[in-house]
Amino acid sequence: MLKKLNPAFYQQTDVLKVAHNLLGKQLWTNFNNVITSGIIVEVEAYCGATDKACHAYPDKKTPRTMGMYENGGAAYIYLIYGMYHLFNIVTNTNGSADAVLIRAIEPAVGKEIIFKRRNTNKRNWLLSGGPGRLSQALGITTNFDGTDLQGDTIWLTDGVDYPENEIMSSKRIGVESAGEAAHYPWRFYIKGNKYVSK
DNA sequence: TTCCCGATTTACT
DNA sequence: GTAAATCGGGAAA
Repeated sequence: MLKKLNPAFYQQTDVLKVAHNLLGKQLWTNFNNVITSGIIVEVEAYCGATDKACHAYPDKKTPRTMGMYENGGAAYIYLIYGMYHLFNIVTNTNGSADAVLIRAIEPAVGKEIIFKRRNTNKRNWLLSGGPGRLSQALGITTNFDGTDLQGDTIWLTDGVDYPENEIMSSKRIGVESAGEAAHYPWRFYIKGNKYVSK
């Protein structure tokens, strides 16, 4: 069995670096002994205290955001638009509210289960490209907010080593109202991968 | 307690 | 192209 990524990986202080390094990693879920996984191909970094696009800005401590202030290595999952569960990974150490949003995966294990969850047989990016779609594909819901990624429910391992010249960056998606912060190039993705948002 | 609106997706015209 | 779906967080009252 592949080794899980260490707490030390998640607790690096530079959230941009962690986001970048998460590309190519493999995200696994095991719910009721049903296992699925995918390779991470698109992410966005959110830098709590100083990032207007982050829920925790400006250093806002509420029941929802408290999880982001914990030590890196847990899940931060929340409901958006009343129907989609968005999966983030908490990074950095206690006191900072940094997190990385996983925006797209390429299905790897349990594809038939993923087709069933997504109610489609289409072998295209609609299967697991997009933060709401990938959560549905892996069966992730807000019930698992705060889950420790060292456990056996949701975890990450090494996956694919993409060469540096296939890793691209751009401004984040869906955060136009965040003013200046909307322009930061904090989105990272794999060049040419069909699951990456258009 | 009331009210507004979002780190999206899908189904329409 | 636009609009609907649908609900909890957070701010104001």
